[in-house]
Amino acid sequence: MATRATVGLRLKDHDHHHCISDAIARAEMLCQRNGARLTENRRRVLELVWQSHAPVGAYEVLEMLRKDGIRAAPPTVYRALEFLLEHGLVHRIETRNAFVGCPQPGQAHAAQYLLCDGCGDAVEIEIGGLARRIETRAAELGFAVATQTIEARGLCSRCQQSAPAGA
Amino acid sequence: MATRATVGLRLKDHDHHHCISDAIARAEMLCQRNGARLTENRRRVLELVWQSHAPVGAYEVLEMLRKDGIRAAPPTVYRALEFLLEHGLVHRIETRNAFVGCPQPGQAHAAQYLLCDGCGDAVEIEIGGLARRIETRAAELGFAVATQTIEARGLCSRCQQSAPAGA
DNA sequence: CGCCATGTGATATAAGATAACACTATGGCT
DNA sequence: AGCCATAGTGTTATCTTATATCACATGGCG
Repeated sequence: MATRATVGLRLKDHDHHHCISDAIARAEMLCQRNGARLTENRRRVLELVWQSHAPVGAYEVLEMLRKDGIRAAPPTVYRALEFLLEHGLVHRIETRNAFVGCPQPGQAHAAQYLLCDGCGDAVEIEIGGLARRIETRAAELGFAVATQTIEARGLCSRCQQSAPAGA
Repeated sequence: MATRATVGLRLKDHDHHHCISDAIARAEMLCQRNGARLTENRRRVLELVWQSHAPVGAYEVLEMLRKDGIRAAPPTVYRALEFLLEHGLVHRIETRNAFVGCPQPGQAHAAQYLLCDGCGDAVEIEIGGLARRIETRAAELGFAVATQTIEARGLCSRCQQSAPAGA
């Protein structure tokens, strides 16, 4: 199986180390502000999730932890991920059973995701009024929306080029 | 654990047997038309998925099959579900790892789902232009959408009443 | 100190999904 | 009818994803 965690790496396109360090910095600020404890475990897991822009499975995180010489079991990872989810630092990608860093933690937002089936990358977008539209229509049916999951799978522009028609 | 398969049953609200028989009838027509074989296994699995309006897990289907005296293993169920998915007779609910009957098979549609966390029921809706809107925005970013997953979780009107504020 | 809340470690197991291989049913063909 | 190819099924084993449970550690606070 392809190592999903690295497939989406695009170190040539941008300084990805920047993405990681920024994410950690934002997380530290946000936890400080909210009185939440960004422990060593949690920080490490967040870093690992941010290793690429492709969603990472919990067991991939586990492997990476172990490769870093840290003895960990599944609950360790899942607990860290749960914490990160609660604080909006990562999002869960339902169609992949995987997790990806949130570029804008802190701000409440109902995000949508574009998921490339070629390189695996996830791009978080927010289409204006979309979430609102769903809530409104649901309300008309008497349904109160709590959370939305909106994921579009397909091919990013680069992957369309490298895997053209009839591939 | 609550038996998800029965939670959503609303036999008092409507003649659910009608839902089931209609679904089977539509499936038979559609398979006839497409030259697909709705075998005994597949028909039975479709019936079982339609036992309620709540999405049903593959292993729940398996249990139900066994209670009906049919010796089956996971692949049997998954293969049937795969067939039904391919022909649009059921949809997969990603946020629940479960399957639900499609009320309008045959017509290509990018459906959205309202999923009640109270009774478990799933309601398929189609908000006009929503899918289009996502495709368009994705296209602006050079992304070609193949499939969309749109699921809103919350409470249906009935469950809002039975589990009011601060529950 | 004693207590409680929060976080962690470790083991076991639940829940969901698929791989692989052998066998059977079905429909088309000569 | 007999033969073949394809599609469908049965069976076993295994893989992936996710939690339950219990024991231990740490840190704040009366």
